[in-house]
Amino acid sequence: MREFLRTKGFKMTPQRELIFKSFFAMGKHVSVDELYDKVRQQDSSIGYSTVWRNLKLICKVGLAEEVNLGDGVTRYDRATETPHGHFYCIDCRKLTEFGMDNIVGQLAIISRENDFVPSGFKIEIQGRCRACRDKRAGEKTTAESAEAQRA
Amino acid sequence: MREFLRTKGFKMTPQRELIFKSFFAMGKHVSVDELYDKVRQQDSSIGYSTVWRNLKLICKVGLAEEVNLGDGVTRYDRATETPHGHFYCIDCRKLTEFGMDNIVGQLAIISRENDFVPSGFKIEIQGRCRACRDKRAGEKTTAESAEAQRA
DNA sequence: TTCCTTGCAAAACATTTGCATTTCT
DNA sequence: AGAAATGCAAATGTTTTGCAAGGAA
Repeated sequence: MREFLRTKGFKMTPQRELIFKSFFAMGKHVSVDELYDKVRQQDSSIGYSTVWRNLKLICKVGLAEEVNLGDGVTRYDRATETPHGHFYCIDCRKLTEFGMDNIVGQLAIISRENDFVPSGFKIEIQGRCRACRDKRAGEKTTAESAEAQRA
Repeated sequence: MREFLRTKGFKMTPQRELIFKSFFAMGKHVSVDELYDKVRQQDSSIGYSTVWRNLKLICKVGLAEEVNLGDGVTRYDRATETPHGHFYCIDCRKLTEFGMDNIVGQLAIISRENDFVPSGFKIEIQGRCRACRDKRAGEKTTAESAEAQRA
């Protein structure tokens, strides 16, 4: 890693190492705040901007990318081997991934047809996950009015 | 329109009328600021929050929806009859639409397979549009270094 | 030594909200 | 009258930046 960064013109530091390790250990869809909290548990002297800047750096060197769902928080998703889309639950706001190998081919075709050279694809399916559907089904009998508001 | 809103429990006002008309006249992917500027040209007494709230209202009644590309600005895209995805040019940041009727069926299947009940689909293809590709091709000879930075 | 990084504080931005007032129905 | 909408100012919440000090190469 240190070597990899050097080739890109960046240095390795203790903070950076901790941030990188934590990020890659945390799995997917990490927000700055979440990573900041995590990192703080091991080194409470690390500043927020350091975490933020390193998250940006991770993206810059191609190890992750930003995911934006429009809920005001930018998430960082480590780059994976396989392209994937996201299920975004409008209730619990959790992201779940799904493979989109089959679809990518078609998106490429569509791009070509439109004289657009694609560099990345994003697919987001909004809706409700099983857990939230069950939850709502249970609540409906007692709180039907709240339902109307949320919709 | 006035009638439509009443059925939903909202009133019509001069400001609202101007905002609605302007929005639908502006085409697609409008940001609050853009609409605010536009509206201001006709009535400089209209406040920013009024524009913002009405844009939210337009979404709430189902006439538009938010589009988020992760560049920090929320855009509002009027609801169209046909589902469409977006080409997002990483250079000029313009959005271009494409139909995705063919793909929606597959996304629905994928959702079902994953026990997810979809309410909406979003597809974003990042890349470069023809214009920006041509532009870069022309610049490359004189500014190859700048190229490296941007990437 | 040189350039990159860090931390803190503050700035910059976009989005929301509180509230008194005005305007629809 | 009663409910909703407006405008302004201020609060939020997040993302960014300036800068002096510290650390890696």
